[in-house]
Amino acid sequence: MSKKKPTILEVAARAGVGLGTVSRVLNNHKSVRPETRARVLKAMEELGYTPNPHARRIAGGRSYTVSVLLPFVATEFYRRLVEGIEGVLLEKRYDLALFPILSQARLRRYLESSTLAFLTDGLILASYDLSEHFEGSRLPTDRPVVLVDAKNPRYDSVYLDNFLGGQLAGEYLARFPGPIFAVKVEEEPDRAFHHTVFAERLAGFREALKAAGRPFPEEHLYTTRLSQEGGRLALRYFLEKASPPLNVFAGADQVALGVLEEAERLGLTVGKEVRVLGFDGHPFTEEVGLSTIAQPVEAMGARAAQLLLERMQGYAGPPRAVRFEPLLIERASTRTSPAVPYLP
Amino acid sequence: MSKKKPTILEVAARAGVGLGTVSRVLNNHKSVRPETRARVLKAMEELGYTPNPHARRIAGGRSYTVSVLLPFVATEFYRRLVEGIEGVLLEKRYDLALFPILSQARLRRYLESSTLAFLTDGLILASYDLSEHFEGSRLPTDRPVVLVDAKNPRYDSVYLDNFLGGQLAGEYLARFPGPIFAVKVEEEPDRAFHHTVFAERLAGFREALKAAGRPFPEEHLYTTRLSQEGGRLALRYFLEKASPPLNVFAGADQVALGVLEEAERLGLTVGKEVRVLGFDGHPFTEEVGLSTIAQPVEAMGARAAQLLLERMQGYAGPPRAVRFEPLLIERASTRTSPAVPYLP
DNA sequence: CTGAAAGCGCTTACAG
DNA sequence: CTGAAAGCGCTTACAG
Repeated sequence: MSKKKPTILEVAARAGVGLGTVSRVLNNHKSVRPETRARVLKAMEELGYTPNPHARRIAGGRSYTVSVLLPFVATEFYRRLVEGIEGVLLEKRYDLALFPILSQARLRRYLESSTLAFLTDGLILASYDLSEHFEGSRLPTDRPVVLVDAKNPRYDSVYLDNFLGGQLAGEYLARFPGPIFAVKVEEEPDRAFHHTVFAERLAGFREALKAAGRPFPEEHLYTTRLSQEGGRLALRYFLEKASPPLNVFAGADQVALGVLEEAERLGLTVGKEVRVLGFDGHPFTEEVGLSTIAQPVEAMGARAAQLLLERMQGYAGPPRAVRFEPLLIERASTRTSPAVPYLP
Repeated sequence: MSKKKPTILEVAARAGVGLGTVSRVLNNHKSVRPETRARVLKAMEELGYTPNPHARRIAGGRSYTVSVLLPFVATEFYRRLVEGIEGVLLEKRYDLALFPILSQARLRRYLESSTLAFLTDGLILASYDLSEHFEGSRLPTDRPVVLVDAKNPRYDSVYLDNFLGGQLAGEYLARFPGPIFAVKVEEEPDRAFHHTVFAERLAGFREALKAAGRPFPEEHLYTTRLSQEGGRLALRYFLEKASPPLNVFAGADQVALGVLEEAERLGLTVGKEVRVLGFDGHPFTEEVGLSTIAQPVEAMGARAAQLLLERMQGYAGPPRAVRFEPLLIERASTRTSPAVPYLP
């Protein structure tokens, strides 16, 4: 029940200028004398003024809000991605609205209705190529759209070369003695939204092993959902197939963490009896000494946001595809190093 | 790039009425002749008109949008909850905007800024009692707030009696021969947002076993994150402690499903050698024949939405607390029944 | 560089 | 029951 929010009018009064001028500093018009601008900013500060996005939208056609549609899965990956996106957006004074995609039906409704929450200035789609669900493979919106962690010839896309990531993993593990195993992360049950990153990683991995002349029988592959517990089950399964030393490539850091955890629990020396290589390069991998194929998630998010800003500013060229490359980071989990205890 | 959205003016023109009348049918004013109303509705239909929520917000102070803040975890529970909320909101022509809570910092920013996405007419908070993060234990908003799956004396709340649910589970399992085990679901790593439902379920369970004179040693409890794989690990752990028949109470259906899965895999007869009781009553439990303590999630969501609507319509009484009771549903997983194979 | 005015798409008294 | 008008908080030519 705080007092009514101040408007541009009160700011103008306090700064001793017209309301047009306040609007101009709000919109970074260069035709405002630095002195005036400072006075206005001060007034805004003192009044605790924030612009009303509804009014901005109504008056100027822009609401300074961007929508991010993302899978409804709480992973470190999306946390990082959103962080990257938000970083560049905030700089340009844009807000973002997150849209977890609970179901296809919901998405449809979002896009086809003119829900307030959806009347934003631009869209970023993460991981899912949603366009396939709409006729003409185009989203029913006239706002700019950018995909991240996905590819589509009709829209700007920012993606990681997951195949290459798998290859790096394969080449690396092929150098160690002992059999090689892999954990694949299952696609989500809702087949309507699929992404292929995990399949691509595995394909690259297979190719590299083949090129290195290392065998990779089908029973060396374990599939599970994205969970730490899945990694634990995987290692148990592998230990039924072969005895240490074992080399394990986990398609995601979270799963790799489970492998690590179970190895410790079973009293196996990580980095020697069980070598583990993850994928993603999440911050926690450093703490636990997990080797990983790192992807610059934040940078990818930031790039996506930049592409979108350009579009919102009028750029109308053909769709751009920005490819990022993963990077192998070697840590204790693939290195024998007696003095590196794993602490969960 | 579809042609510009039609406005209220075009609708008025086509219907041959003033724009005030169009607005009136939009807002369900009773002072519109049925005949006129029909004409206007027809015109809207033909034009594909949808009102601009920004303009409504600006002009009338209401945007007909409600925000739902929910944990960023993709579970059946939240899918059902949102469905329940949405059901009653749509009926009243309200839209909803979902806000997955990625982090506490984000929440703060949401609430304290006047992000477009947050300028809605009311708030529903799911599971987390976020108020504790703000001074005065009140959210920094002057809009009505309702909690669901959580309790707070300062706001309307809708919650399940989880303790009772645990008791029902304990009383029920106490009737069977064989040792009793339980899987507890771990709280989330981010301690800033905690909820206590799983602890409450376990407390009720313990109490019931005690009352029934059934032992429940500490080693009969297994804690895991909310994942199917966690249930599988749990059953393996239990089988190290005792041999069948075993009775297992899983604090969540998803985990119970993992127990079921692992039992099948190990060739144990579900319902006889391993009895499993879940919690939540999710739709899939019926398909797999899983006994469960059902909670009326959709109904809880609907109730929360109703409470909020009442507040938005001006109701200003003291906070209300609506308590729901769970219900035991008995199925094959706790019933010996040779002809009920479990198919994953 | 800056004011005053028109306009964005609606709602809501105010008259009739 | 229904028009015509004022107003919501902003942006943006248009003048100066």
